[in-house]
Amino acid sequence: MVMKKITSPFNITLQHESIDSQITAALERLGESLRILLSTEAREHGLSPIQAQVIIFLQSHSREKNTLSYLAKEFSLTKATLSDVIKILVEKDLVQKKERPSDARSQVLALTPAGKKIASSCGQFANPLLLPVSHLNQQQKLTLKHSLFTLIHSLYQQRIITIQRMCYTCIHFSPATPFPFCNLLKIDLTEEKLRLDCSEHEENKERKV
Amino acid sequence: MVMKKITSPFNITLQHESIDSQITAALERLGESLRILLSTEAREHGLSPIQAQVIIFLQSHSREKNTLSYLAKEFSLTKATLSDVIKILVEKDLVQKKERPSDARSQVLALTPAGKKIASSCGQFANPLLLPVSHLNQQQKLTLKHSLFTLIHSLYQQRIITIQRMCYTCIHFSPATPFPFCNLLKIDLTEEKLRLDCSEHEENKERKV
DNA sequence: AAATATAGTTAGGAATCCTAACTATATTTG
DNA sequence: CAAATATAGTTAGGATTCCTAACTATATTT
Repeated sequence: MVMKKITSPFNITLQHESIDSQITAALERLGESLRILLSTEAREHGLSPIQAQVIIFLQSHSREKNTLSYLAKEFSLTKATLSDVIKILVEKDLVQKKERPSDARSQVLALTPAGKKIASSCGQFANPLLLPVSHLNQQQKLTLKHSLFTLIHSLYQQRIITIQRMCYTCIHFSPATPFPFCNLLKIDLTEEKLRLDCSEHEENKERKV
Repeated sequence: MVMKKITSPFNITLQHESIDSQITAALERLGESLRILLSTEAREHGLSPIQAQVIIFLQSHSREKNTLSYLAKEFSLTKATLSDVIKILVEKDLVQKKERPSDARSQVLALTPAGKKIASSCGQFANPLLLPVSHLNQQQKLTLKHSLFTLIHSLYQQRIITIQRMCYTCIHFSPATPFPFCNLLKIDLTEEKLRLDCSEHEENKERKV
């Protein structure tokens, strides 16, 4: 993180950036790019970025859990903000609210047929990272996945991310017996099988370090 | 990228996410977290996120090139948007505009003493990624750096990123003779030395693939 | 010298996202 | 069981972000 300045024999200031800060800078850069891309693509579909995010999320996570409050946590926004967004999506007939018998205060959010249609065309969002990622070799991919998962887990432990659904933080996860194991699916969680976003995830609130 | 759905012996739907899409999802997740973090931290310093980004950028890139237009490209915003942001920063006496003798239309942006002061306290932005990154082993770091640089370079080639300052896209960069080499600094660009953001960078507009 | 390009500003407006105050239902507790 | 507290969600009002379009002024090209 320290920035050393060295004068080279050619009288040019050499910045020596540590590899750690180069990595964090690269992650920031990629994140920024993806965000700009999302907003551009969303606009082409007549959606705002957050509207698109909600629709894509509902498409890939269809289930009872999807309430307004849950989405607010997912996106780190207030309920008021999400309420506005959902209201517009309901007016556009892309999302519908269904009563939840178990709790009269809350409603389950789901895509309407029109919403599903848009979602699947948004799902085609030509993610410009997929091609270059696919060109990495298998070893690089595994290392990359492992490193990124570690970083996300660390943000979760630092309480910066409040919601996620990765194996490390699931009540069904056994750390090492002798390998990480999923007690629900009864499978060894090799590097390949570890999930970032499991539909069966149930949070283990302990957040052991 | 294909999402296979398999019914497990336990009647639980197994999603098989490809490692490629897990990686892109993880990158999106990290990017989103960093953005939220920036906005939180900026607010604590009485700045908006974009104001903070501008100040941090000016701190680490003090030079003639820093015009309003350059920053607009850097952040993928319009000149109108940047003009507003800069106006406010000038009113707050954090940024100053200096005349540029070579071109009377444009002005060079630089931090005022007050701006530098804020910048260095913002520079302390406890980046929550630095600690977990530092705990990766050297081999993981090198692979991570290499992969992330490759991805950024690919976004540049796809014209999604319009400005950057990494070795691959610099006129002083020789790809392999037999190793990548910087013709300006006269050094071999080993993985360790490759830069993401070099102050001597001059764009090679060819964008060879 | 005229046409075109570039740097930057201004005005007006849509969208994002917040806080605070509120209603209604659930849950906990004395 | 009634009162206190917590949770789901809405509404109103406002600050900020960020855009397009129209504009001025200076540079560059033809």
